[in-house]
Amino acid sequence: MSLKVYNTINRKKEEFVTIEDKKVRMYVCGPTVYNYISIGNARPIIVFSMIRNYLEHSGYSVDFVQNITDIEDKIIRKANEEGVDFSVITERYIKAFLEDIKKLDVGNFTAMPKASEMIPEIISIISRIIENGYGYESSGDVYFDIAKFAKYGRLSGQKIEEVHSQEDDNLSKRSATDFTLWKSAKPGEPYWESPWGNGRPGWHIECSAMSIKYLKYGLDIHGGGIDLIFPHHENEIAQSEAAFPTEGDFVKYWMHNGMIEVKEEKMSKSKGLKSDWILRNLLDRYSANVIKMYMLSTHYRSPLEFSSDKLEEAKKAFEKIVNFLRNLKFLTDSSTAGEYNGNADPSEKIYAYLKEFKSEFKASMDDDFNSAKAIGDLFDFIRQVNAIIQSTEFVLSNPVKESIKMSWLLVEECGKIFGFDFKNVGDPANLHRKDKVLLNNEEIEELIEQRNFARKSKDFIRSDEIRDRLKSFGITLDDRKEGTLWRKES
RNA sequence: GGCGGCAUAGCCAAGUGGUAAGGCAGAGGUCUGCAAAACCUUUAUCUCCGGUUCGAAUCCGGAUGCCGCCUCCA
Repeated sequence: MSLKVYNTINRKKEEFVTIEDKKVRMYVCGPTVYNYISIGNARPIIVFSMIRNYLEHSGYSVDFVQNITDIEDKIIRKANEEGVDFSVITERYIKAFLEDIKKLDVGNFTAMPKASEMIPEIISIISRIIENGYGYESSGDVYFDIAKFAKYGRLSGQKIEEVHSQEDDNLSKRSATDFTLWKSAKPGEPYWESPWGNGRPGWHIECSAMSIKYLKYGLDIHGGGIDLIFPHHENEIAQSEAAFPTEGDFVKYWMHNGMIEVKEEKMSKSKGLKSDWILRNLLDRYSANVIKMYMLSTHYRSPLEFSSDKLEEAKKAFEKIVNFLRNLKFLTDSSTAGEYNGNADPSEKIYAYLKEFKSEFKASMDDDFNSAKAIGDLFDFIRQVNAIIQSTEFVLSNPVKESIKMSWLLVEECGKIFGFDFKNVGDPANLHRKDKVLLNNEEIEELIEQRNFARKSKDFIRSDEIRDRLKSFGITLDDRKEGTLWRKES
């Protein structure tokens, strides 16, 4: 079975065939740095990271570029409000953005170009558009002449004559729907020199310039939020193909993630950010793993509601995986306790589940990156294996231990695609963020030993005392017959 | 006005022609000294109406409700 991808431009799932064999060049529109990024901005980053990871897992080598928009009207407005140079604003929020994605543990982009570092390329591409007859200069501004580009509207399905235009539109444009490629600077605004005078690039042109510079013309995948289809991506197609009219399609697969909504209200940075929607505030309360679980439990194209209930659910769901892995780890670390003498050894069953999960997971992910289904497959597998390793008849034999190791590796491999980090699962002290060391691991182990001694002596008052004491430090115990596991509570 | 999308259990969410995955919550049970973790059982005919089909949540038509874009929001 082969990978299928929903292509926005044709409104259907298509078989994924790369332009160059086994190589994917993908570009995703990044944030405009005039504020902290919201949970909404995090969705494309998480989603397209998952997509990149799965493509690599499937044997592709992937070049993944995301831009940073650091020239834009809202940045200038904010700089004026604060009475500082625009670079003060962009530096502040670029730094914050980089910290956020590091903490989220996503991205790992091949390149993250900034618009401000791309001016020569932008000027060059605008010049080509003008030379090819698709752009025109008018008193210091440069516009794209939509009427000249016959394919305009192909992506969004918009007809030019139906598109609403701004009320107080500039009369120097040939048509109200023509969009800006280069904007002349007003006094006090930042500017760069150009053949058309001092000014700055329009928003749409930077993505064309950056993707072509870093990935060459002709992308396999171009991604972004569904809200960017019109006009941003429509304009990108027009600009890029107008600049390189003989090079074929600008993009092969257009992919768009759904919006995150709050109580039927779209989460929009431009309408003001509530503190709950700011990613860095959420990262203080929820781990990167939990935020990814929340996002990827819904298909990437569906709208996703934001609520703390949903994050709490995701947290519990993620803990279920962690508990499972902790048990596997505990068992593989245990010395082998027994053997199945002639009875059916459950390792064969585990291998069968393993195989089934592997193929279900692949089928789900191959179907337009259906992470929600794939996570369901994972829980199916977890339940099947738990039923074995948690049953009273369970005996840890060497073959079982081996199959459990394989289970761990497979879950880790699949989790990696979603960006889950299980590194600390076997090390409970480091399981959660913001740990304060009140008891160290040795002291905890010592108390557990004392408790188990008390339990053996049927001194349950003493054993419960110890358990309560550990509980007061936020440590929960799980008794298995092979021994006692402990974990920190969230 | 134009373009597009969505409607599945108490909540969330897969499923796009063959008789409804999974998670959370609830109820009952098993295991446990008691817990915890876990497992088992249990909880839906898929917004409504009509059509196509041997057969539809799934295709077509219509209705209702909701949402996004058409303003340089991912």
